Amino acid sequence: MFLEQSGNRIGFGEGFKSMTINLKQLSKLLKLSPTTVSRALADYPDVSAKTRARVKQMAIQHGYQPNPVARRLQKGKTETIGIVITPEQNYFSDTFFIDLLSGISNQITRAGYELILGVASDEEHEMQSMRRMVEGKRVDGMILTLIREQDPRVGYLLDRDFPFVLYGRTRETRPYAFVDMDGKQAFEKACTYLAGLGHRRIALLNGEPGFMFPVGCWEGYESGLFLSGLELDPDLIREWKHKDPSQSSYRWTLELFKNDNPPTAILFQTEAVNGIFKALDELDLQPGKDVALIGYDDLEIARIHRPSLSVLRPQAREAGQRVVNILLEVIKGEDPGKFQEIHQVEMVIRETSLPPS
Amino acid sequence: MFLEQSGNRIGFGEGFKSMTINLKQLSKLLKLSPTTVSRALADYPDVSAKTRARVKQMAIQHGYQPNPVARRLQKGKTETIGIVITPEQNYFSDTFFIDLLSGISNQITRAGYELILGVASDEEHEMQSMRRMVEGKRVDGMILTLIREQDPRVGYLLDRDFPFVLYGRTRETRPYAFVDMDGKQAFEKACTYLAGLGHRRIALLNGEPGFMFPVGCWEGYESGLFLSGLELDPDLIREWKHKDPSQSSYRWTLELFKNDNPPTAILFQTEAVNGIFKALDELDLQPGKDVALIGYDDLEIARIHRPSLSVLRPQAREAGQRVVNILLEVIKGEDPGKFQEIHQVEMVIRETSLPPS
DNA sequence: AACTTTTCCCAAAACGTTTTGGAAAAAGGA
DNA sequence: TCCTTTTTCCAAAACGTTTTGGGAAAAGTT
Repeated sequence: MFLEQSGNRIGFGEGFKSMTINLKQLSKLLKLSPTTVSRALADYPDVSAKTRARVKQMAIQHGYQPNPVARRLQKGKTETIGIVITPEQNYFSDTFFIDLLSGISNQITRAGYELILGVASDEEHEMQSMRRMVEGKRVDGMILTLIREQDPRVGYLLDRDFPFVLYGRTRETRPYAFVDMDGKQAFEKACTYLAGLGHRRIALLNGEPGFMFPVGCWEGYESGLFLSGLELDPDLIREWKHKDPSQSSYRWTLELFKNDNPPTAILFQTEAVNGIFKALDELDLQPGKDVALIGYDDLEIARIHRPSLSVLRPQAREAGQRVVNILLEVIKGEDPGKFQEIHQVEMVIRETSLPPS
Repeated sequence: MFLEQSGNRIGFGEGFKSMTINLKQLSKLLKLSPTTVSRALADYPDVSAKTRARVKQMAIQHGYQPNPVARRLQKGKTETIGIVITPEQNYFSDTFFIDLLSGISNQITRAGYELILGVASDEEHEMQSMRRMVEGKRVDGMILTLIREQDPRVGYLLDRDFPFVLYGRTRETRPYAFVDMDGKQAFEKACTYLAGLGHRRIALLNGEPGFMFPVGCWEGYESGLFLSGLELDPDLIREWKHKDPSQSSYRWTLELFKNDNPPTAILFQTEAVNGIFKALDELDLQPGKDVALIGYDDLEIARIHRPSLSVLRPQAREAGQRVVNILLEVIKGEDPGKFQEIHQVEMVIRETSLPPS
């Protein structure tokens, strides 16, 4: 009767479990009910300041932490949010996605939540992994990245009214929460900047359609040309393939310069930079000197390369934090339609954005 | 009495929760006890074949899935394993780590477990993130990567007898489980291969000490030289910095060629390849033709580059799967010391490993 | 002194499983 | 037929929290 709980004293070394104390044991130590201890720790007003202090001190002393699994069961929440990444898409290749993930992870930790990760090899497994999380009641909300123009994941989640936030946007009429970078504004800014330097032949080497992001890039490019009084020449627009950014951008860059009136500047996503550098090298054109370059995303190579690459730099970390904060609101029951953020993108001028020679 | 449970019928659309059925409701539908339903689904022998079939059919029909949180509480396991990544270290930069993560994730899913991810900015936060997982009872086991020669994480986990598996090795006398690539064998193989081609001046551009991996690379290099009857010349050995692989490898490559008797071949980790290419370019040396190159890790750039880079290719996906399978055994209580695997690394000969000119 | 209010605490229920320890019914053995 | 064994099921307990719904004691109020 008196010693029914085994692991009452700490440090008796019968394996890992004995190092941990639970609520019942702690309350016995304090000669209080579990109820009171729980409420004291949660700062409920119906426990006196004195006992609250006593409880907290004892809890710290014994390193008590409520068992998250038990709390989740009682609260009916998993305190977990899910994300599925697809390494096949080359998104993962550099600092940008890691920055996003870093912002997400830190904010989730701060909220006392967990981040569970799925790695899917393709679109089908991506959906499957998400369904497992959602239908298996393993998460309270989902974060989606690498959004496609038509994205079945969004419809799926909307249909069952499950909380989620997009990093990006999609074509969907029902309201949903998202955080996106203003790709349009970014490319417009880069385009007018180059035009302001005197460039008249500005090419766009865009990501392939299907994903949402290149749409914005295209709009910004078009708008930038218009604002600068330049004609849009279809010969100056090409698309590289996600499956193979380096090779395809290499080929399309060579294409661009077969033009009678070749470009003096190129806008592109930095992912494609290796192919572009390679093609220019082969054509004996110096990046920055003979051809101005501005990439979207500040990857390591952009800083390392000589000449260093001028870029459009999205604040991925901050975006990741916003995504999480919004998702937590949506989980609380807030209307997702209220949370639609488009973040500005800054331009970093380095060495590849000189006037035409 | 009769209709005490609200969400008895499915599809009544009062939000997400109503779409889900739990054990009690399912057992009521079947006019069986929850006990029997639970045992039927778990294939216990003490339920008749007929009712087992009936239960399973009904479970499928209603999409019943046991609530994982409840199961975890009852079983006293989190069914979750943790990993902490540190993007500052450049490990993340390309396909290798993603392959590892992919193998880990898939195997974890297959076991019905979850993978929770921490992203830490430095060594201190790395430890902090791990402690949160371990002391917060959020995981049953940990996976560690990017292992240092002296790694406090290993001591921490051993001290409290908490299950873990290393991808890599460390200096630690107590037995622990690990999966590692045979860096020594790999570099030895590459070294003897180059020597076999006639190279007599083979340089090593190694990762910096502190981490465990470069130690093996060095041993393999040394052993390879010895087996080939070549002298070890300290002037041919340099170390680049993890903080800044491209810049430092660039500088050290230039150094190597200031030698009176410069190398005709270089061994290195592929992470450092950009700096090497850049330096060779500047020195007007053609990779492959004037200097043979073999890198460790088959990153995208290795395949893309012309000439394509000969590499040592670790099977990261397979290693990831092994790590998980071993960790599950250790969690079950198996002796970690039994699981110490060193995987062979294959050599992929491409265009940068020709005989000296 | 006799109420009312406030302060402080707690027993019991609940979250949704799995496991324990039977017990009733059916089958087998003599 | 009576006893034993096997088959098939289930009630209750347990996992570790938080929440619900009081209740006793202390403090105010008149």
